[in-house]
Amino acid sequence: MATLKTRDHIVEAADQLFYSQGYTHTSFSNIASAVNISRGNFYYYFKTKDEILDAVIKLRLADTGAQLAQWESADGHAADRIRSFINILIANRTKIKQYGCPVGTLSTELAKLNHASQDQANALFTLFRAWLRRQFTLLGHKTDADELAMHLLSRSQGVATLANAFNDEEFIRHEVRHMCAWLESLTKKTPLTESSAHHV
Amino acid sequence: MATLKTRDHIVEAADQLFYSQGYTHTSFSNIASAVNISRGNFYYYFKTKDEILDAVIKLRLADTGAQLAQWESADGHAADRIRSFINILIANRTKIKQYGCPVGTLSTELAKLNHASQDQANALFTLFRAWLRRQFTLLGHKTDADELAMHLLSRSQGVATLANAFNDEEFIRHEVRHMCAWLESLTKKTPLTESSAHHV
DNA sequence: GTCTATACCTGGATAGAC
DNA sequence: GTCTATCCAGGTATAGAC
Repeated sequence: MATLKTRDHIVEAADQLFYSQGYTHTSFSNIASAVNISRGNFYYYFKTKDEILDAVIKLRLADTGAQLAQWESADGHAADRIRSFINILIANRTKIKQYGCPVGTLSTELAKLNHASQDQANALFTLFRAWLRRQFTLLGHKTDADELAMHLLSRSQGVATLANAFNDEEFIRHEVRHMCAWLESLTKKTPLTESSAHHV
Repeated sequence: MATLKTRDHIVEAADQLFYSQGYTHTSFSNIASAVNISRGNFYYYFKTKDEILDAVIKLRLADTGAQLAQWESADGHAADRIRSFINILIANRTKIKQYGCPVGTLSTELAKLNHASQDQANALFTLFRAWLRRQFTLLGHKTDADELAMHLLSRSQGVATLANAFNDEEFIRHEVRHMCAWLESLTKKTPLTESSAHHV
């Protein structure tokens, strides 16, 4: 449908602009001109800027959820899935160097604005956290799965922030190797037989 | 001097507001009313908003530099100084939970704005980086001192970001213990394995 | 559904009285 | 050094023609 198409274009353009310029700094004019529609037409789809933000976050939640579900349904060891997570830093290195992590920077910005959609944006973090927690549980870490999930999430956030500040790709690669070695050390402590025993 | 006093008050108020609300979201009116002066008077001291940002960054650079110099001139081993750095997360936990890290969030915001003062803001990171590098060198890590400095800086950035998103103080404390253990493993001359150093 | 026109406000910035 | 008054640009948001 043509209706859905324009709306989707708006959300997609807003998504990119919120990431590259930040939510506050992005104006309706910016989005409108990116989609090649007039500002007036804009309000046919969204009545306020907050509504667009809401739609953008919902889109990101859906996309992220789909990606994680795909990794989870694929064959392979939990450690491989965690490695897929770590490698996001490599796959998205160019944009991360320019704009940081889309999840972290939005969360940080909305926190300072004390924005109503703050919690919804943080649900993106929760999505990753719960997914990682499941993978670590599968690795046999029953009691500390959440701590490990938060630790890895935290590491990747720090890498994104500094890679952005210093525009340093080699730093990303170095830290990714570091994180993979850390993951390796975790799996060595819990051999396959043991983690299989913990498997539900 | 009365002149310096008002100017200093402006910079101080701007410093706090830029931290708690972000640079973009903070208006002249916000700062003026915080200092209890009129907006007009404002321009006697600063001609543009960029000039205020510049002054704020200079203030932060001076304050941070003084703090690091003090730690460096004090008696004690390099490891103790690095622990002082790590413990910033504990000391500032309340504000970090609310607003994140002042260095990281400003750097992130200015990157998205593509602001002219970006590099100057990142000099704050460089200040910490160089200081940490010196401490790690003193610990005997001649070749990888910079990697270790970046690693620790990165870890603390990640902790600040997630502590802010989840408003989680226990997470800060847990990760601080984690970092101290990691530091401890570095100071040992022959750690059991490389990977064990990265795990609690 | 899409446009133009426009109202309204806030923010940055200036002029000039005191 | 501090104020009030004011200008202008840009942003959000609405009304209504097509």
